[in-house]
Amino acid sequence: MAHTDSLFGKLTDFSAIIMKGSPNSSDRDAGFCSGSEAGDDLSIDNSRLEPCSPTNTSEDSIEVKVPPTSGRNKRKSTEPSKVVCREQETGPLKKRIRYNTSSSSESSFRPWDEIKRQQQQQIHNHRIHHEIPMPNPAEIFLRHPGVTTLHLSSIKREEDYIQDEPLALVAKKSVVKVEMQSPQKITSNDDDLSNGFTTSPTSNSSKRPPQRNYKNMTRERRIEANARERTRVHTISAAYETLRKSIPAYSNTQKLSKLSVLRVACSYILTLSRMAGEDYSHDNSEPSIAECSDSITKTIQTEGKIRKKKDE
DNA sequence: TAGGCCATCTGGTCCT
DNA sequence: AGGACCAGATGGCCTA
Repeated sequence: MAHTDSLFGKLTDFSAIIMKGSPNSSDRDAGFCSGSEAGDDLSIDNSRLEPCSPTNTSEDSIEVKVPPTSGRNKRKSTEPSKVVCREQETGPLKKRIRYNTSSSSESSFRPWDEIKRQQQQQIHNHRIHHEIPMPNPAEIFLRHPGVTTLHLSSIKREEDYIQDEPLALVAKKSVVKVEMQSPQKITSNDDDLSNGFTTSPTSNSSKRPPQRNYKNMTRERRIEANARERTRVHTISAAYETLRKSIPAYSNTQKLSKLSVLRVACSYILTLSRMAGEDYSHDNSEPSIAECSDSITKTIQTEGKIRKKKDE
């Protein structure tokens, strides 16, 4: 217990050290110790560390209808888009929007908290309007709609529930692989590519076998796997967010990338270890606490980017 | 507008 | 066989 109290005191002192900043702290980050309330800086607010359940992280975007953009994206002009225009069915192309600080009380990118209810309502209304009886299992995890149009097929009728455009990318890659490995298999894939990976009209249209991709995986299983993958990645992102809130930063508005979070965390852990009389340095150099303080301050300065609040 | 960052999709691999 | 994990590809958003 005494050791714990001592460590806590050292932590308090360490916070004071960091709060003072380095002599050149104002060089790179003008927002250092400014632009936020007192206490935001470097204080590990446990109230912000409420667990972020993976099941609650399945929502990180909303669907917005936007007109087709013209070359805003750096790859849009040179590379084919996977998004197939289906305005007659669902309107213009859908794109992902980032839920940033201007629309969320949290400085970090945590859109799933606010958007989940809205998109659930959208899906619910869509089902009512189109008389869709059964939700697809993959829709349990409210998906990110921005990249492909998998979700469009997932809300179609059962009889149309065939692999149409979502695996176009797979088809391309399959062709490449087949060309390199076994050229005799090219023909079937070419057929799929020619009609947008829909069921070939020459195939037995009376009873359609489940469309399968390169890995002989059904579309339904692919969608479920995508949902699991999204959940997994969301869990990782939530863990990053928890870690980000557990490390010192200039303010809540400071945006740290995942890589920056890891770097600052490493520096922070090293500092704490030195305060506890341990040495977690990779080279066992036993740096002093002052050196650690400078190091972590420098790390934060290097990695930190003050995210400007648009509303201010 | 280029580049960074991130989310998503996808197929491959490994494990249970 | 199916799920977890991983890496590559892709595209959207944001900032300098």
